Order: sequence, then structure tokens, then C-alpha cells
Amino acid sequence: MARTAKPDTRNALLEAAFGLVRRQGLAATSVDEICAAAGVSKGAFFHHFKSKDELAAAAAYHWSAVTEPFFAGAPYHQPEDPLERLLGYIDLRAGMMCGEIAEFTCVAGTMVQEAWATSPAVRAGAWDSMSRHAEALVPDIEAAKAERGIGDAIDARGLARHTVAVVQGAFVLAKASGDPATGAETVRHLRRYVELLFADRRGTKDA
Amino acid sequence: MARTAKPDTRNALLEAAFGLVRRQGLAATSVDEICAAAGVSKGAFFHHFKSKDELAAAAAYHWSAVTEPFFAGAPYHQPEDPLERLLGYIDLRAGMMCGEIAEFTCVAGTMVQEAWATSPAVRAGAWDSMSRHAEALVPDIEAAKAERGIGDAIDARGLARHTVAVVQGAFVLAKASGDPATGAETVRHLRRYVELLFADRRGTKDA
DNA sequence: GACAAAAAACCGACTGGTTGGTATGTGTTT
DNA sequence: AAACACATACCAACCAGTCGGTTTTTTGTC
Repeated sequence: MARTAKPDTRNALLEAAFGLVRRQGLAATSVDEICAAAGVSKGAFFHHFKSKDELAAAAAYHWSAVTEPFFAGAPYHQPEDPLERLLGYIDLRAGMMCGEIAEFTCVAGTMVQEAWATSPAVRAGAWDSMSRHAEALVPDIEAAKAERGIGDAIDARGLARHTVAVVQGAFVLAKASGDPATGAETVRHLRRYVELLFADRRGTKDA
Repeated sequence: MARTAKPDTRNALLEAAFGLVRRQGLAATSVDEICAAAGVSKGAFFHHFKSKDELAAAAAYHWSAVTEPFFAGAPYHQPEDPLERLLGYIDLRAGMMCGEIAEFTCVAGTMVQEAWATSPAVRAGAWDSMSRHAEALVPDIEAAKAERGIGDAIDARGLARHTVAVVQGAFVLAKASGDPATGAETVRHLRRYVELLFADRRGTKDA
């Protein structure tokens, strides 16, 4: 074989950080904890990352690389109608909000709440992950606009970012209430918004 | 005079915590920092609070007590039309998202992201603040429903919570992007949603 | 309303444990 | 032999929380 997976330890550290940060937040998670969870020594940690902050920033950037394949491979892409695909994405997000809270929340969103002012690198990484995720929704929104003949009434990127914002807000509510259903409910409101937004303009035929 | 403000020090500590937590998060804010910002000694801190966690929980509960008068006295309550009042609230939230990020973000939302799993008291306090804030919107939503003859199509409490969720999501986006305008934009989508939601059913007279 | 006793408010030095980070060494690959 | 990928022991700084002591306020009594 040419080459096996090289950055094994590095990835293990990033993945271990994901789990711990989602449960405890960034500041409350120590380097030693991450090392223990990853099953490597502290020396390995500081061999791969100059500082805890650099690990956090790398984790923020890495987050979208981990989630991207999951969403890219999800079945909501199948429908021919782009609006259905968008609604399928929203339904997926709502459906994901069940079970253990720490298993469906966003690492980038969690970290940026703590580190936006103190760590420019983490902030940049988190925004990269979020805007990248939002950008993946833009083509379907644009296609839905085109198919329904909706002009500049809807800004595709703006709506995509709003979608991300609602999901982030849903995480906060789920954490605060202690109930994932509270988060799912708010995502269902987002679905209704999108429905109304696209139904509104073609609706003349109904009324 | 009968009695001057007694819990001066306690309040100073809570208020100092607000500022620091909004900028640095909860875990990254030390007790000494809070004491220094409040201008009191560490002895005073632990006289009023058994632990840092208790201070955080008290701050979470206190947060709604601080914000309530502000929103109660805001001019968006003036219009006779309840829907206008609701939209006025949303506009106020959007309008608030400018200037320094740390000055318009939510202490409860920030703390609960870190402490939801590790501190039940903080989680409960944050949820108390959030649901209390949401509940204040319910009467106007109910009134708007009644005035427009909308039945059970809209759950008032659900919409109120969705509003809170969008605002929380807007904070996350603002922090991540580094631009308050990103947060304001998502709140404007919420406005549009509410407009569509209530315009939908009475719209027959327009079309 | 004077005064002592008691309670509440407050101070700041101290502690034991933890933290991010370093220095040095070892085995492995190139 | 040089670079890389780790491991371990260690350190100074910092952390939440404690403790004995002082000041201020409240209270009970005459």
C-alpha cells in the first residue's frame, strides 16, 4: 500500500475535543482531558498543536469537514423539486433533535459563544464552518426561486444563513430547557416560514 | 428615609459578572476578576454566594429581572394593534443589534451553552430567564390571533419561543461572523415570518 | 436616645489542586 | 544521521474556596 492514514493522532485529538467541548464547553475542557479521551500523551498534543487555542481553531475548521459528508450523503437531496430538498434538509435538522443533546449540537456554535472575543482564530474557524454549511443550501434555494419565478424578493444567502441561525438558536433552547423537543419545535417554525415564503408568490392562483 | 438599597454588593457582583461573562464566557471568567470588576473583595463574594456556580445561577435568574423593565418600558407597546406590537418588539431586537456585540447579547444564552450539562442550577436559571421573556410575548400573539380570527393554526407560546430562539441564533451568528448586521438580518427574517403568518389568513381581502 | 451585645458585611492572606505549556529523552521512519 | 512522532516529568501561574480577623449595621434593653 502506498500510504495509510497518517494524521491519526491529530484526528483523534480533534475528535476527542468534539465530544468534550459539546458537553462541557471549550474553557472547561482541559488539554489533559482531551489527551486522555484521545488516548495519547500530552507530548503528542503539543507536537501537533502549538497551543490549546490552535487545537480549538483547528477543531472549528475541521467541524465542517466532518459534517459535510454526512449532509452531502443524506437522502434529502433526492427530490427533483429544489424546494422539497430544502424542506427535506430542515426536516432532517428537526428530526436530528432527539436523544442526547450533546450528540446533535454544534461544536462551532458552542465554541464561538465563549471564544469570539478572546480568540480570533477560533472565531474565524467557527464562522468558516457555519458559512460553509449555509453556502451548501444556496443552490437549492436559488433553484427554488428560479423554478417558481420569484425575483429578488428572497436573498438566497440570507435565507440560508437564517436557517443556520435558527438551528443554532434551537440548540440554545434545547440546552436551556433540557428538552430536545423545544429545539425541534423552533425548527418546525422555520419550515413553515420557508413554505410561506415560497407559497406566497405563486399563491395568486389559490386566492 | 426608611431604607436605602441594601444588597448593593451582591448586585454589583451580579452586574460585574454580566459584563465579563458576555465577553469571555463563564468558565473563562474567574471569581477574582468578578470581584475586581465589582470593586469588592473575595471575602465579600463568598459571603454572598456559596460558590461560583451559585453566583452563575443567581446571575441567570437575575438576568430576566434586569431586562424585563427595559422591554416593559420600550415604546413598542404603544400601538393598539397587537400584531404591530409584536412586530415592534422584533424591530427593536433587530435595531439593538449594532455597536459592540458584548453589549446586546444574552447572558443566559451564553452561560447555558457552557453549563447546561455540568450545572443544573445555571441551566434552570437560564431557562427561567428565557421562558419568562418568551412568555411576555404571548398576550400580544394571542390578541393578534383573536383580532384576525385565526384559530389554533398558531400556537402562541410556540411562536414566542421561536422568537427567542431566533434572537439567540442571531447572537451566535453575530459572534461568529464578527458582524452584528449578520444577526440583525436573521431577525428581519423572523419579522417576515410573523408577517406572512398573520397575513396568510386574512389575505383574502387583498387578493 | 444611649449603649452594649450580637449579627451581618466585609477584608485579604493563604492553600491545595489544576492548568497550559516546557524540557528532555526515546523509539521510529526516512 | 536527521527529522519526525511521540512519551514523561516537571514548572510557574492561576484557580475556587477557606479562614481568622475587622468593621459596620442591627437589635434589645433601660
